[in-house]
Amino acid sequence: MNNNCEVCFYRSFLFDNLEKKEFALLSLARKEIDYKKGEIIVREGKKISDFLYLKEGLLKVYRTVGPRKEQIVGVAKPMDFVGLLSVFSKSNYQYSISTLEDSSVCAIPLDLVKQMVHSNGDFANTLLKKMSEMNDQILNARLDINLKNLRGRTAYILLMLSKEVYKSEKFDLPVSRKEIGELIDMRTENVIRILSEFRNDEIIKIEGKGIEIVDMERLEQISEFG
Amino acid sequence: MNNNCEVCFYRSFLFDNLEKKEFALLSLARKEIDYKKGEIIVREGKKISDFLYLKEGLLKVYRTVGPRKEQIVGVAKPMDFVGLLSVFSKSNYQYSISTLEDSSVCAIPLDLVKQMVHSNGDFANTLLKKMSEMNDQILNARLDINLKNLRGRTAYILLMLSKEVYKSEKFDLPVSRKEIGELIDMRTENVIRILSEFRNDEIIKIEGKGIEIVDMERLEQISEFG
DNA sequence: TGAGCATTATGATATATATCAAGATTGTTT
DNA sequence: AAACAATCTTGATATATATCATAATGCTCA
Repeated sequence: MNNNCEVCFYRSFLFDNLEKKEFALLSLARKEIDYKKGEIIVREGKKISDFLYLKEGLLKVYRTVGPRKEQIVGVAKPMDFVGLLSVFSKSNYQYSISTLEDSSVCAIPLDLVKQMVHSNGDFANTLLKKMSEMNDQILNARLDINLKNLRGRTAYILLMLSKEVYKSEKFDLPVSRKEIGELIDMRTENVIRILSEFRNDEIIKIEGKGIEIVDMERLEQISEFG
Repeated sequence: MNNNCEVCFYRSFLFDNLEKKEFALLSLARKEIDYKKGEIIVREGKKISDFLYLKEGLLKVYRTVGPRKEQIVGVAKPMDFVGLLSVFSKSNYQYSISTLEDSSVCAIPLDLVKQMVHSNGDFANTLLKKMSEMNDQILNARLDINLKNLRGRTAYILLMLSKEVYKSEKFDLPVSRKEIGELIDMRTENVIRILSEFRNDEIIKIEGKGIEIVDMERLEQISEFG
């Protein structure tokens, strides 16, 4: 674990424009926290005090609707923003966040971030841009998903995990079938059914949580709606 | 039409923290453009050069998917951000924007906005907050809609128009049945059918585009999923 | 170790929504 | 005003998805 933000590998993520003095403040104020898989980092409704971002691992951002239903807003991977979603507009979290894998999160006091936005114009513009990108990505994903049928959505999520998260056509699902359903608005049974279909059509191999995409092209076509 | 941003009614929307000098620059650089109902303000893919916001009227933000299908991302009312969605992350518009009513839009060169973010920390923080709010609103609306059945969605959109746009239980629909469908992911026929159901159940009155909500409570229950 | 619980799995059935069809109404162009 | 196009409307039918039921598998923990 590194204690000087100026030489941190993740610096380029957002903090390239800081000055020496600001790096010193940041290094001092920020806390790095490690979580085990399955832990809850943030609970909906709790007061926001820190600006969070993910260094290592994988998170799910979700909200609870009704007594026992959850809706997953998105999955955050390293270099993604996390608490950013409503950090600047609300004083309490709108979403809960939990870890899908062992994760390491950097927490920077929100006040310090606002102070840096205030004093460092380059940082402000970079943050604005990053935030805009993140929001785009989440919104576009939802708009895309809304257009697809269940096969298309299932293909979409497999491709997302393969290409954006694991960068490999072979990976372990970080989520249950139920959670996949919560992420792309479908019932658990249908997630399972369609994964089985894909297996029978020899588009993927399944072994428990293990997935291997064997016919990438076909999966892409299905995701594109064919 | 007012030519001095410092005394503009919409100033508080975003620009409360500017200095005299900045107001002078803004007043000089900004352009106000009037559009007739049905005009296209922004075309998907076009280069972004201005930061737009709506003074008067009503806009729809949408994207075209496939040859003849449109998906409406949201409706923007005065004081809402407009081009803001991806203004800071992309150099070309991801969405098209057209007017649902006669509208008046202020266009500020994007470079000037970035410059002000750079030089005025308060403005930067205000913008960040506003942008965050706007994105929240859009994303939450979509998440909500995804949870509802067709009746719930239809109720939701009627309530949104009544409460947030027209602030009256009696108003004219600014969109066709088809467009309502594009906004809340349903087929035109079903929009019509469910509006008729609401009429038969004496929840609303319909006269062409004219809508009057006569049983607000019931409509709210339906929207909440009852 | 095994009892209990969540997850995965598949099949049968019900339900919601889309699609197709055809007519009425409204708006637009010539 | 006539002709045409787009929108609105309703009904019948097809299709996709949810729901219900049941069982197998794997996981947790007492």
